[in-house]
Amino acid sequence: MTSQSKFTVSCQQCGLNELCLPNSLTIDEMDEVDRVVKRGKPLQRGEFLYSTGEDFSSIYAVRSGSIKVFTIDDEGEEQVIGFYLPGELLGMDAIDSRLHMSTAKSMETSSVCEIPFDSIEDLSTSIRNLQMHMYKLLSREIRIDQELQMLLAKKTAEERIGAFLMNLSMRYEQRRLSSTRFRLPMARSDIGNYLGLAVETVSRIFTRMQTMGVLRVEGKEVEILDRQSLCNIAHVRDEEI
Amino acid sequence: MTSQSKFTVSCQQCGLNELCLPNSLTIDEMDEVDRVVKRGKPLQRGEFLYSTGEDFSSIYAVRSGSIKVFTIDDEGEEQVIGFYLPGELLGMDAIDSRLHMSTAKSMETSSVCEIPFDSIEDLSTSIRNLQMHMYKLLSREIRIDQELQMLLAKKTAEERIGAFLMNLSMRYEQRRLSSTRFRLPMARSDIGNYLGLAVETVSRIFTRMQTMGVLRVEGKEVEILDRQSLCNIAHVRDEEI
DNA sequence: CGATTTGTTGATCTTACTCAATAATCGTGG
DNA sequence: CCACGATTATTGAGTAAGATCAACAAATCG
Repeated sequence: MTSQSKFTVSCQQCGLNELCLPNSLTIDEMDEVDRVVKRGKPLQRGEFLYSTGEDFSSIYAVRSGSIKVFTIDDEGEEQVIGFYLPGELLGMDAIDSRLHMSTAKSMETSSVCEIPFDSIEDLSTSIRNLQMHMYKLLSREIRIDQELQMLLAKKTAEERIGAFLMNLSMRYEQRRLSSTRFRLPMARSDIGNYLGLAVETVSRIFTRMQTMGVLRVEGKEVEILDRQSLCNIAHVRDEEI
Repeated sequence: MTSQSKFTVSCQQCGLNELCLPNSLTIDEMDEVDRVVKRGKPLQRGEFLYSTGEDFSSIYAVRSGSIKVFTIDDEGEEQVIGFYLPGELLGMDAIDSRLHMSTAKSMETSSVCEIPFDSIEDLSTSIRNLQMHMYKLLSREIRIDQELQMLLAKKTAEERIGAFLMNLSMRYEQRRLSSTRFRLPMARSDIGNYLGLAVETVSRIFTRMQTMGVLRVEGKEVEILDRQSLCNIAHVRDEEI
């Protein structure tokens, strides 16, 4: 097996797209990274990847399925922090405290790779590209969070849902999946929770967008019929992240 | 001058508390970091540290004063992302794209240290503690942003202002300044913008909290009279962060 | 197949926004 | 140092966006 084919295995089967972005690492470097990655057993819907309070030891890459990350507030309510799709990395918020301050729960049958953080630390000392890559990944996470902040601080319910759908669409496109027809792996209540809206509002806006001919919604299946209108509603330029 | 005294200079005069957290770096390592830090000239109120679209080359540590970071949305409106106080680091959100996607503006006469990111990259290859420390700093920034997300998604106006004041109070305390009496360096409109509230709402809630005997507000000066009540309003345990 | 969860729709209510007027503060130049 | 205009903050009245409550429909699951 050549390095090239190993790389292919690494990126495609293990969802390491995120760790193996173009021009970041050489084939041999990726090979080294690949050796420390543990392929985990599949998670069933509702199973936990990690929970609040647990020791942090690894970050995770979603290989298939989807993961919801949330905290529990003082009233015992879930507070959704994010949704993670195949190829995306989670768990990086626990590096600082070495404790998970959030819970990661599988929203469907999912499979996840575990990447021990100690190994990343070791490797990123010797592989300078990996160190730079980790800095970039963490920095990007910060920017993504900041964008959500702005969404929550200033946007109307319609703009939030529009931006949320556009964001999902672009993420699926990056994964070489359809950007116009996809399944929402999360419940309406999770969307509302994440966007700071009541479930009923989410439902109403889906219906309204359907009436306007922008969307077709059928349960968890969504089809974007008029991408341009959706961009306008979301106040997002089509090319953005 | 001994290493010890140099360390003192570095941390106290240059606001490098953040880069020099206890147990992170040895004296000699801090010394090495210290050598790449550029002490910048003071910024006047309203001056810019960096602007949207500029090339990213450094991160910055606030030595004195305070810096507001914001983006400009499609309607040309400011969107405040954060406020940075002495000892805090900013600019880390640009590592990924190598372009500043936000603007940093001084809210008063401030002084700031510049830390070239290339130097950090170089040093963090040789100083493993620094690499770990950078990972922690970036990770912490992610958690701070996530906390704000939750604030914006679920909390009432009163809870937001309460949490904002408690947060400032704790940050001043960490800087060995009074946690009960301090100056708000930002305008009411900036607070509202940051917390997703109208200026008028901020004003009204300050007045209400004053009437309740929780605060004393006099222009930009704030005194927390009843810390426990403020915690209750904010739904924050006193020890957090 | 019935039970439970999840989603939709309608009616009403509340919070915080908008608009408007006034007051206080700041900065500048005489 | 004070007077001026400009910016910033406060307060009030009316409004609107979205929350809540409630009833029902659809999907999911054992």
